[in-house]
This record gives sequence, structure tokens and C-alpha cells, in this order.
Amino acid sequence: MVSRLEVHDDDLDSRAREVLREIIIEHVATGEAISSRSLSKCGRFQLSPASLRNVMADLEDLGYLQQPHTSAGRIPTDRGYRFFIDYLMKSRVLTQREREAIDDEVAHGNEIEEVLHLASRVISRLSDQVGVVFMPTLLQFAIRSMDFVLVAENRIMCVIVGTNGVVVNKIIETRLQFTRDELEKISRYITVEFAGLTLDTIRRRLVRMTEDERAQHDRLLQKTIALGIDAVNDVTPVEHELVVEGATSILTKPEFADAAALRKTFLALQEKEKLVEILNSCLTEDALQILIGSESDYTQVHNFSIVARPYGTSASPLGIVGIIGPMRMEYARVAPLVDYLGLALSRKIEEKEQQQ
Amino acid sequence: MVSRLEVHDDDLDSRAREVLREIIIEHVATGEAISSRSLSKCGRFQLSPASLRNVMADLEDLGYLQQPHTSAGRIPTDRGYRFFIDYLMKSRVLTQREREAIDDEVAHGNEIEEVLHLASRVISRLSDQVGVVFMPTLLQFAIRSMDFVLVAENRIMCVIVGTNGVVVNKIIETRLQFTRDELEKISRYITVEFAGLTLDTIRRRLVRMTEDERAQHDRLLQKTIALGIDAVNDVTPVEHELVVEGATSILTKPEFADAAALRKTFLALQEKEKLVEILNSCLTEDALQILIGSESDYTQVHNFSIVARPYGTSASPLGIVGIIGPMRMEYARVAPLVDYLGLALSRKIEEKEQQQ
DNA sequence: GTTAGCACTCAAAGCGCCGGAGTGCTAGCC
DNA sequence: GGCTAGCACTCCGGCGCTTTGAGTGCTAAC
Repeated sequence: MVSRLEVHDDDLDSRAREVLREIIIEHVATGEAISSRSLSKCGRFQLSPASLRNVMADLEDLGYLQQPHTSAGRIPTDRGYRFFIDYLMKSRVLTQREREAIDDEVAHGNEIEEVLHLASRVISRLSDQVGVVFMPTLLQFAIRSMDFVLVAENRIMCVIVGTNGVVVNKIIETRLQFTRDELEKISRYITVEFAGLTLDTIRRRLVRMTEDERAQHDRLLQKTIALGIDAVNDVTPVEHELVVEGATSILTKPEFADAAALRKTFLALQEKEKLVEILNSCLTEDALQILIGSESDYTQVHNFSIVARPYGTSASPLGIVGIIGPMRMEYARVAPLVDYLGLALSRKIEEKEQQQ
Repeated sequence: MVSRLEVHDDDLDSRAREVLREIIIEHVATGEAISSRSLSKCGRFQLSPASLRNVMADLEDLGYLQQPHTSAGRIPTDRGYRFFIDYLMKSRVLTQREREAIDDEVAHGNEIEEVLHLASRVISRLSDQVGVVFMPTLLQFAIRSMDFVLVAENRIMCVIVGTNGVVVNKIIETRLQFTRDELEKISRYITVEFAGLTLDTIRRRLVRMTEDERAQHDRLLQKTIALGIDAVNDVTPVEHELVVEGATSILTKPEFADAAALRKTFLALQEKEKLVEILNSCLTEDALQILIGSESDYTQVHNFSIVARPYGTSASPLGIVGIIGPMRMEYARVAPLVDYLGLALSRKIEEKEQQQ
């Protein structure tokens, strides 16, 4: 599915590299196809349009550039962008302001859903692209405490705090009835007994306990086990959490000027399963990743690029943050933003972990 | 701001009414301007195009119809829609399927935010318009219980259950530190002391208690008061909850065929303050309300209509559900949907209340 | 009151034309 | 051998023109 285009550093001599670089920067800035004449006039090359045309023709032969039609300038191909990102791009350093904006948002998050939304929104705003935040299953989630609060006799709110400070909460419908007293006891019992373990382990232990002899006689223990199992099952749903924010950012991009393109793009952003699939594949490596157009099924169809990065501890990544946008985007500006957001989230989680 | 267009039942004779009715139904179905010829062919009138043209000319003079240009058919004005809704429309009866879909979603909601989202989504899906759900401030919200759960030493999750069964939860950051034990005591105290009162009353009482002599000496009571006030303040924020879902439904509507219109519309839906203002004005009457185009500032600019209805008990409405769409919509189908959703929500809340 | 007929209007679609931007190629220059 | 001026070629896009067809308003006759 995800197969990066193969480009090699020594495919191009230094002049061709500079030309490719300039074309991409210029095209990203204007959205127009770049002509030999405008390149010549930009002043960075002491060459006539005719000479630049030769270089450009070579770059086209190698698959880095293409012409929308015969009498137009050149635009980068996805292969061109790939070369740019791998060898030519100089990542911009974030401004104080950008770092503060990200730090602020991350500091504010409390519950996990809130954090996902804030992160997605801030990255969307800063990058002016569509923000995407993804949290895979919580089965590997180690807990610090698990509390149960009475909502109605057979509706219980479960609040789980992870060792990483992340909070998840969910209301559970149950056939059994509970009193406040019982719930307090159950909360204590489960927290003492299972703190530090992952939800997956906890569920397995609870299931095993069902057969335990003690559980046959102890009514409260039975209820504890039943409630615990319900809780774990309810907070680790099959559908992963995927938050997509700032879809309106694409409204102003010239590549989506016509209604049909807009329509297609909005619908594409709705296909969350596809997105989840791709983002999941980004989880393998603990570093910023950029996917361009044809490098995956999803991005190919829509000429999207994805800039994404896992967050959480490198040992157990918690999820992925990133952005989706047209292939034509300022990678040098967006990449460090995504990277910093990932780092900030990871750092926050690590701090909480140590606090404990 | 909200001023319904004035139309009178006896403005039109029965033939004109039938013609207006047919034109609106036909135009809503096709999106096209309706010509005298197509009307004549539809079979409901035993009249030639020429005769119908006379009727149509009259309807135009009275402001119920308009022509996009000289040689086009007629389309309804907002005044025309208003007459249709007030006097001509026969609301469709909901199908079993639609009622079940709504009932199911309403039954599933637990926390208040979840409910808002589910309701907004289901009404958007069924009506194929943009779903809007609005919950005004919770200050009038009477509580059944208030529980506090330890998340970290200075981060507490507060879970409030209303007498109407609605659940709100929020994490509170506090300077004071709390132990599990203390929180259990505080939860009990507040629940026992304040059950049945509104958040507004509770806050006022807590503030008054600050000056109480006992509070000067009792450390735990001090902490209780501080935490209680924080909790009430945190769950009744200034910005009201407004959930807008299904914005993509407008993608397929012909009135938004061109990119500029799409863009404008999406941006309009982002202006939540304006929307809140209008929806708030719908709270006064405990019935379904339909706002058409020029009947409010907001809808005028964008040629929108709003179909909305309060929910909650008639004594204290909790919020508003509704949809936003182009003026050209199937009011006869959408109106009963919105109405039923409002009823279902109200009914659910009432049930919970009685359960108690 | 109804209708057939006719003149009129106007949007939308089709067509041809031209200009401009940009390229590829070739031949000549350093 | 690399660079560049010049030229022929291509193609998009805009402009103006005409045609078509849908629909109306009006008038006169039934």
C-alpha cells in the first residue's frame, strides 16, 4: 500500500537540483505552472530561458516535472516532490508564536477526546490544511486508576486514568444494579488490584476470575468482575477514534476551485476507514512521515499528501497527528509544525507519567 | 430580527392556491423554474398554458412567485414558501423506519455531548440537510447528584447527573490537592445537600457559605466549597454548545453547484454566534418553527431556511434541534422529522425525570 | 372565462477567430 | 561543448457571433 517513490540523491547534478528546487518553491507559492522565462528572470540562475528549457526537459525525462499541456510551463510530479522532500527541502524553524500556540493547546487538553480535538484544530489552523488526529485501540493502555460513578441504578460512568495521565470516560449500561457504596468499593478494589496493567491484561484477568471459586460465592466480587469487563470492552471500541478538523481550509485552495473537486474532496475526507488504514501504516516508524500522491491508494486518487507523525512514548505509540492537503503545499513549513505537535504531545504524556 | 412575512389565508382564491401549491411542490422536487406549459401538462388542472399564465401573473403580482429572467418559468419567493407552509402544506406522516431511527439514536445517548451529536447526526441523515442542535446555558439545570473522581492530585473529574437524567462531565484543574477519601466525602456532601437544586442556586449557596463561620475552621468544608464553585463554573461556560453536523449534505444540492456558493455556505455555517442568536429566538415558543430566507438577517444573506423546535419540558426548555438548508426544501417531509426528534428528546428527558 | 396564435425576450450552447504564452528545435556564437 | 537567439509550432482561453429553444405577454376570437 505505502511504497515511497524511489529517488536517489545522485540522480541530479547540482544545477538540475537547484532548478527543481526553485520550480517547486515557486509553484507551491503561486499554484501556476512555471515557465523557463520566469525562471530565468528570477535571478537565481545566470542562464537564458533556452538553457533552462534544456534542464527542464531533462527533469521531465527523469519524471520530476510534467507539463499540463504542450504550451504550458512545468509543474512538479509527485516524484519531484519526493526528491524535494528527501534532498532539497530546508525545513523552516518554527516561530516563537507557533511553538506557543501548540504548547498552549496541548497544555489545555484533559480528556482524551478533548485532546484529540484541540490538537487537530491547532494543527489545522497553523498549517492551513486539514488536521487529522488518530488514536488507535487502547488495549495497550496501562491504567493508574479506574473509578465508577453512579448515574442511574443501571447506568454507571467509568473514568479511567492512564499511567500516562490520559483520561478516558464512558457511560456503561448494565443489567445489574449498583449502589453508591458498592461502586466505591469496586473502584478501590479494581484500582488497587490492577493499577499499572494494560486494559488487555485486565480484561483477561477478569475473565479468568469468573471461573475462580471465590467468585462463585462472593456476590460483590461477581458484580465487580461483570462491571470491570463491561468497562474495558466499552472503552476499547472496534472503531478507532479519528478526528478530522478544519476541512474548510481547503475551500480557499485554488486546486479545489471548481465545485466538483470540492465535492470529491469533502467526500474523500468522510471515508474514515481508508484514512485510518493509511495512518495506521505510519505507526511503524517513530518519526515524521510524508506521503505524496501516488504513494498510497488513498492519496493517489485525490492528489493529496499526508504529513503525519506518531506520538506517545517510542516504546508504545499512542496515536498519530498530522495534516492532509493538496500535493502542492509548503512542506518546509508544515513538516516542522506536525513534528513539533507530535513532540509536544509525547512530552506531555511522558511528564505525566513521571509525575506519577 | 425574526419577523415572519405577513400572508393571509384569504389572499388567494382556491384556484390560485392550487397553482401555487403545485408550483412549489414541483419546484422543490426538480429545482427548475416551472413553466405554464409543464403545469398544464401535469394534469391536475384542466386548463391551457395561457390560462395558467394569467393565474401565474397574478401570483407574481402578489409577490408569491418570481421569474429568474424574462423568458424563464416561475419559482416561489420566500413569501410564496411562507404561504405554502402556513396554509397549503400537508405534512407527511413519518414512516416506521424514520421513527425507529430517531428513537434508536435518542435511546443511545448518555452524556450530554454525545446526545447532541447523535441527534444532530440523525436529523441530518434523515432530512439530508445540515443538522443543528443547540443547548443553552445549564444554569437552570437541576441536579440529582454530583460526583468527583481523582484524576491527578490537582485534576478532578466532576460528573453531574441532572434530575432529567442528563449527564455532564468535565475535568477541573484546581490549586488545592485532594485525596480519594476527601473526594468521596465531598461527593456525598454535595449530593445530599444540593440534590434537586439548579446549578445557579447551588453556586449562590456555595458562595454564601464562604462567609459562613463554620467554613473558617473546617478545612474540608473549605475545600468542598472551592471545588463545588469550580465545578459549577466549569460546566456552565459562556459559549453555548452548538453542534452542527452533516454539512456535506449541501454538496449535492444544485443551488450550491458552483464553488463560490459552496464556499460561502460553508463559511456561513462556521459563524456559530449568528446561529446561536437565531436559535435562541426560537426558544420562546414551545412548537416547531420555520424561518424562511428574508425572515431573519442570517437566513436572508444565504437564502437559507431553518426548521427548528425546542426540546425539554415546556416549563424549562433545554435546547433546540433543527436543520438548516436551502429555501428550496421539502418542508412537508422535514418538518415532521424535526418535530418528532424534539418530541423524542423531550419524552426521554421526562421519563428519566419520573424514574427518579 | 378560456384559448390559440404570434411577436418578443433571453439564456445557453456552439462555433470560429485571434492573441498570448510557452515550448522544441536548429543554427550560430564563445 | 555549453550557451543562446530566433523561429515555427502548439494549445489554452477569451471574445464575439449566431442559433436554438424555452417561455412569456398580449391580442383577438371562441
